Amino acid sequence: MRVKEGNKEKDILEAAIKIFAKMGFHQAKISKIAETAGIATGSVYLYFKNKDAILLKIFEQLWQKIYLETESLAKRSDINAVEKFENLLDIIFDLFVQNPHLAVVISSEEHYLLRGKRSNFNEFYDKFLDIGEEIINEGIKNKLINPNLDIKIFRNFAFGGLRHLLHLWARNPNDYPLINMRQNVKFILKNGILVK
Amino acid sequence: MRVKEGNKEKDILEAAIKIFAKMGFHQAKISKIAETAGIATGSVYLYFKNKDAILLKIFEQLWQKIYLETESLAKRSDINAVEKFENLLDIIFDLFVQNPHLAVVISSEEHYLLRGKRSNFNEFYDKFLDIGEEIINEGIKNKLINPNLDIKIFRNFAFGGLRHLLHLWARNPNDYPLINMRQNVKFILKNGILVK
DNA sequence: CTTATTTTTGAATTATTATTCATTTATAAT
DNA sequence: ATTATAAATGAATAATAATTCAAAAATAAG
Repeated sequence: MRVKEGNKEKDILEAAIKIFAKMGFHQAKISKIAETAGIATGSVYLYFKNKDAILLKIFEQLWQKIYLETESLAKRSDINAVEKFENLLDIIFDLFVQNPHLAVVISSEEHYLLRGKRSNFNEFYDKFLDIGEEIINEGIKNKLINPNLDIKIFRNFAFGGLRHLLHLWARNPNDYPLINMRQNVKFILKNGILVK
Repeated sequence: MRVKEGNKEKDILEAAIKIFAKMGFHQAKISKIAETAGIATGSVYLYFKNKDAILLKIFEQLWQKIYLETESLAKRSDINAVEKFENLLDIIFDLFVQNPHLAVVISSEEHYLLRGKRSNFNEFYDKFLDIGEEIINEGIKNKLINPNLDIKIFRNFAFGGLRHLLHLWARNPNDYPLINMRQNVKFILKNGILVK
């Protein structure tokens, strides 16, 4: 009997990230993704139920990766909560930097996945947010971070801002040097913009 | 001859904001927008060239409004740059608060409008960003704001974060009280999260 | 080598909806 | 009233692209 060769699911996901980033999810054609992945159009449906499932899988994989990294970060006892928070930002920066197309897809298509749903779209995303919250709480307990902060608001504000920056960078890398972005985001979130 | 009665363009735009917010731009049907606006499907095309043009107009109107308000804000001499910056945040909050559907549309569909374009999608958006920059620069000149800030990065970070929060609020008003959002965003941007 | 089984193909099908346009309706002018 | 003109209608058209599926290709087992 015939046997599967190569990793077509991976090929499809990589092709999809590229095409979704270039065209946007709704303009992206399955036939184009298949072509990019080097397989026939119909073969896509051997690996994914439909177009939505491809997008969902892209998000799932990314958030799983981010979650696993932040999980071990949160457990460390050699650095304090503020350093953990900075590391957390770096994890996100690094993952997107490795794949600018992914940065575009994640920041452009999240709204589509969330639409009509009350909850979030995958468990790892939620778990990641929880760990962020945990780190902030640790900082508050240790008197490093301001206790009056609404953590839910803070984490969403920070994440929204970060995502927007990464999207701009992915579209126009020269206009928004990453090094500056990292520095500025950390500085703003830690110290604010006012002169002391 | 027959004469136009009412303001159908306005009716269409209001209906479109509602339907785009509920369904997302790509899932929204022109026939549904027409129905909501109380006119026939074909009549939409007497007022707009196509579906994209409706979305573009929604953005244009909002940014024009925001731009006009911030423009007069920037000129004021009775308040300092930091107070102007806080007012600027309030302007954005207020406009979206008046129309939660609009908050969803703006934050969900901007990526679609920007896709494939190097420049932004309308002049008022650019002008608004320039005014924000101007206010920050005024604050730096007057030694109120940290001069090491990359203004372009700051303004995009702040705006991205704000937009994400407003989107969350528009989808689930009870989970994210606006009062807290206003306070927290201003505090974080001004002072950061570290205990001094 | 032949067969059985699984994978892969890509053209055909199907569904969806944006847009058009021939027709109808309303009103201003005469 | 009648007419001329512009506004409005909504069913028909046309285009697009996701998904299906009958046929073909590949390989493991015997």
